[in-house]
Amino acid sequence: MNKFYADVYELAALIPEGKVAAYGQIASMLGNPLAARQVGYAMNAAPENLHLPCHRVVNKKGEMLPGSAFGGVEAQKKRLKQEGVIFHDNGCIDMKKSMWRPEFTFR
DNA sequence: CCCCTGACTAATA
DNA sequence: GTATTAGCCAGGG
Repeated sequence: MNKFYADVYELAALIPEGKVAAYGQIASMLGNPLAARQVGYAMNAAPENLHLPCHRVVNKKGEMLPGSAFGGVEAQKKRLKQEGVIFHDNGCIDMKKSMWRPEFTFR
């Protein structure tokens, strides 16, 4: 497993409930603000044995991956909302309040 | 070994 | 405001 994937998985596993992280955000933490694509790709390839909260990792729009979200986008939203994530009326996550910002992380 | 594709983002027109 | 382009890394053909 390459370091990139390892970092992505490790970081993703640290996402607390009620918070969400953007691909670009994670990528920035890894030192590659432009590698958001690979972060998503890593998530896609993420083994389920790691139990990564990939449903808490969303794009900048604040939505889960359309077409790739488990069970459907709305189901995901409902689940996240249940965990404490704030949503806008338009259905997008309130990144301003629900974005994961760990102080112990760099960025 | 080379080329294409892929859960994205930010900048520019 | 939306549409287009470039950049990242890894895996598959």
